[in-house]
Amino acid sequence: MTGAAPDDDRKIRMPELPEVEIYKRYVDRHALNQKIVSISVHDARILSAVTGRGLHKSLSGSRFLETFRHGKHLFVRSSRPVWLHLHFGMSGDLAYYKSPAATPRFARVIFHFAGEGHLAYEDMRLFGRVGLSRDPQKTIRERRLGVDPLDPDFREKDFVELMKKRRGAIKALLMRQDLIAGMGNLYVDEALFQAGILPRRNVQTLSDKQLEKLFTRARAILTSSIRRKSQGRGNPPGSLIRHRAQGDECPRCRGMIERDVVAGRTTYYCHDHQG
DNA sequence: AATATTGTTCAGCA
DNA sequence: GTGCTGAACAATAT
Repeated sequence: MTGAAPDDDRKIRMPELPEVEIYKRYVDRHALNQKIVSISVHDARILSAVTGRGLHKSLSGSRFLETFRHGKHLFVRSSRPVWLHLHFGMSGDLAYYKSPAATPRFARVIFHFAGEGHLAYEDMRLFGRVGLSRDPQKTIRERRLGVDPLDPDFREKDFVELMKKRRGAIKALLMRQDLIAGMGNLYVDEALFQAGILPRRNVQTLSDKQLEKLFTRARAILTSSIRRKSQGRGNPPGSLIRHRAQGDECPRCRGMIERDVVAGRTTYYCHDHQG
């Protein structure tokens, strides 16, 4: 989907909330209101609770009408009473193209539109899922997804209340999709970096003010990432995402970036200004 | 050729 | 119930 990616994003393109929001806009721009003439499943392992035949029967002949994102999940409403449900795992992506010669190498499911358009769901590592949902809100409940951090009804004080009920490392909590849906390893590290909080800090040792700041920073990072990506730009100078390497200089102080495993994931942080 | 990587889920343990 | 760790999944880069 992404054409010429900025240098700093070449290796880092995990589908977290901002990336999925970009996928949503990509579908909005390219794939709505066209008749789906057929669907080809190149690898059925990507399908969730549906067969290739079932997908074809449900959606062929219909059109995609609108999209809805919750956390890292994308729902696409069909002109029939069913939604396409996409999760992008670690390497999922979308590609809309005209010539069959442009079919992506790792295309797993392809929607063929009347005319000459094709929308491919591609996923090299097959950790993503393609399925159907009769009711996205119901699917969100069943999957036990927490609130979307960009939901305007979810305020700083709600975040503080949510976190104060918990114990354990703040990073582990921010990663949990059943509490807050949408943040992954990279954006959690970035938010903690910008809020000056070490990933291992126990949530119970953080003040209300620190938690508020953390959420404010997290939300600002997510929205600015969406804005920058939609403009074809990469991550801003001074962001940790551009310095995810042990021994790099901290982009905001004289410290060094350190690497560790927190909440089971490789974690980068600056021990000088994160406390 | 072995290792690290990455999101999600789940089993096992304190 | 809660939190933590490690495994499993797939495929690639180093």
